[in-house]
Amino acid sequence: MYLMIPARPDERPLRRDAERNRQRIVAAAAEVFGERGLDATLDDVARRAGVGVGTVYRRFPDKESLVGELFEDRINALAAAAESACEAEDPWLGLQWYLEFLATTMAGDLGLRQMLLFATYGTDRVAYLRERIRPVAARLVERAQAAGQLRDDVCATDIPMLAIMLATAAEYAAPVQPALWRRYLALIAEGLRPSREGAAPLPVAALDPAQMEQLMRTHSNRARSRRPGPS
Amino acid sequence: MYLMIPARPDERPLRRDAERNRQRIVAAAAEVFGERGLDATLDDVARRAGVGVGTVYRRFPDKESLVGELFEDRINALAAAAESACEAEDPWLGLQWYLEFLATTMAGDLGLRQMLLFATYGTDRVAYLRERIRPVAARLVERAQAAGQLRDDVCATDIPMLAIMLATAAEYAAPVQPALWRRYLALIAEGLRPSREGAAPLPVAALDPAQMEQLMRTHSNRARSRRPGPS
DNA sequence: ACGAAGCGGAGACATTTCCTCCGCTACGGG
DNA sequence: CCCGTAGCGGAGGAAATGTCTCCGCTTCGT
Repeated sequence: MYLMIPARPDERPLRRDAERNRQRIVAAAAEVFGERGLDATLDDVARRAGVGVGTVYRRFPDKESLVGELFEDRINALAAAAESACEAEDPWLGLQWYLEFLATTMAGDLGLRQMLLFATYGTDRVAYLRERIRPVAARLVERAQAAGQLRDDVCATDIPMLAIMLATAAEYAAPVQPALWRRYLALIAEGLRPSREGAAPLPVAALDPAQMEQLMRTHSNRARSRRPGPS
Repeated sequence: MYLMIPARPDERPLRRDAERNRQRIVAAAAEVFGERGLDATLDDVARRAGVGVGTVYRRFPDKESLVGELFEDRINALAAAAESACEAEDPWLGLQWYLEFLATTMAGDLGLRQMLLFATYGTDRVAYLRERIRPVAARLVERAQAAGQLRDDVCATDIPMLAIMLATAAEYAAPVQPALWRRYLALIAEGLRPSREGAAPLPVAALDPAQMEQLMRTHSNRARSRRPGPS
């Protein structure tokens, strides 16, 4: 039985301080890429980890490999979620749960979202994920339809598309109301039913106009500060 | 009555060839910013216009002023749309039409979308727009609710939020199926009703798995080609 | 206590973007 | 038709940003 295996199978273990730094780097990378997306610099990661750039580059030959290692388990978690949703007793609840899981995961991590959508890094890992999920998602949808709990004209590819939309709302609203996307998940879920009477109240209040404005200012500033400029 | 006024009130008119170039530039800018967003270079605009960069910079002192002039009318159109939607006979149709207009406008133009969401350029113009639209949108929602055609817990700020989500879907799916977002507009619209029985079939087919994959490859390439790189 | 492993971060190198400058072109009033 | 001048093109200056290397110093652990 092995305890606390450092994530470097079959290699001479690192010196203790080095291993500690390595973990700090991974943790910092998770934070930085999660908040600012994959565009963040390894210099940023190093700064957050309280470590020099050199240290980062010594441990991870390049950005790609850090990002790869970082998202490996999160990607596997997505596949596992689909599979387990497929075994829910109530097919509709399973589907709803899966959509929620997908959106939650993406909503909380800008880096992961970029990885899944734009695949600038770790393309093959993502391709594998897609391949693994496809049949499961299809079954998830079919089961819900067979039970008469989901519109017949919904298709498996709609699920990721809806997740993307929700994740966007999450990203945009994050600075002001990180849970707002759940409101729209509820709304969409009701649209997915074959029919319904009345409506469960929406969770999470809508933004008020002041929040909406603040949101815009926030984004405007973020964009401006990142914009290249002369003089 | 004035015909074909060049867009430069109270200034000596341009030489004929210069005016022609000016228009080419504006047209090219509309295309380029629409397709690739506000990050596109003025060099790109010049190339598309078949003109040297110098010419662009002589006519528009900097990027900001070109972008500003370019989106002025489109922004006014948005405000006008809200106002006219408010006068629809059927409040629900008015609301639906407005949401569709908003999404269509944003979906078709990445530059406009970035302008509205991130306000890197033309901030004041957008702020004015928001101010002008706010009360109208509120009335639009209230009317639909009063007529019992819209859930009571929907709020005016939900409208732009939903438009953002739809625009994202549009952007992402654009290379493969530019109209896909209408499918999700329909879905969301049904979620907005207080209740319903049965469901009108969704317009526009869902993506099939092959298209989904192609989509991802496209984005992956786009991202990669824009990524900075060493050696 | 000493050899090796590890560290930090300045900076080389590459890229991208904005915008200027100046020698040449071609429009159009007389 | 001609020539003064408005206008043109696009190489390239200047600045920002990003990736990754290198080497003198520090710290570990045997």
